[in-house]
Amino acid sequence: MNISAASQAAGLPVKTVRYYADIGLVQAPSRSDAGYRTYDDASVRKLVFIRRSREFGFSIDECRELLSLYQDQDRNSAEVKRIASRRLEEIEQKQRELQSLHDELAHLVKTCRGDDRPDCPIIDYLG
Amino acid sequence: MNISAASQAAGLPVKTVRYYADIGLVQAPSRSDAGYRTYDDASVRKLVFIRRSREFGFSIDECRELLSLYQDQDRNSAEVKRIASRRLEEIEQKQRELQSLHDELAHLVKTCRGDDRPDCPIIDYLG
DNA sequence: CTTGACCTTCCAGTTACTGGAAAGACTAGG
DNA sequence: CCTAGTCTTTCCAGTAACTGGAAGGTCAAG
Repeated sequence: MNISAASQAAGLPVKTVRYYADIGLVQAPSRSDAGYRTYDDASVRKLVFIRRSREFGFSIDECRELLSLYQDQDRNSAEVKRIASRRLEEIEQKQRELQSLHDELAHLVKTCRGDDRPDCPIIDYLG
Repeated sequence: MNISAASQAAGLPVKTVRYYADIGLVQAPSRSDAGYRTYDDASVRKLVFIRRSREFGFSIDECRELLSLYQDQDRNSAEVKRIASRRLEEIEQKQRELQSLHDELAHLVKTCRGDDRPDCPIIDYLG
């Protein structure tokens, strides 16, 4: 499988697949005589795993941890749960921040007439 | 006022204040004989305006827009409202994404025993 | 044999700063 | 006047995670 087939199968851009090999996230695949990267199903599965982990907002370094646990037949689930729980807390923190941001901004937008006059509570508040 | 006094007054790191002048977000301040940047109250007010806008998640380019409206005595509030409303929609979009992410991950964390056994629903789900 | 799609490497750019080095300026104490 | 310490300057590099593009090699079809 050449890189574009693998990237299609994994649901990632070609550039990203190459990038993941460059930074050693997935080990560099073998090469054809012409120097083309050739991927197998196992590599694609790892790429999919990474894509899904990234979609969950795990950083590349967290993906690295998760991936090694994914490949480790003797892993214990405590490790994985720890990483995921930490991520969950980050999400909850972000949600709280976003909520107060939302409420404040929504209030400002609501009280702004939005006409052609120069007085604007949003600007007043920011300044 | 030297840069550190201005940065204190504005609540921004010195580096950031310098950076904002470099990228032309605030016009470059005048210099002392020795080449030190000297800030006045008006500059500090603009820096505060930017800091607060950034805290609201406006990008640097949006801050640029808002700042020019802030300085424009003839601005109409419709423009400002438009920018803020767009930002509000982005926040709401992000909130929805974060919510579904949260629910999915919370479910996984909940169903993971987190013991020393190798089977782990989080890994199963990601892989 | 040529065309076009695909592949390679390498370099630069993105966002919004942040860290650090080297060197000049200013202030207070002795 | 000297020195120590703090402040300031510029410039270069790094962060995270890619993305875009150029220059050039490869492959399959017609």
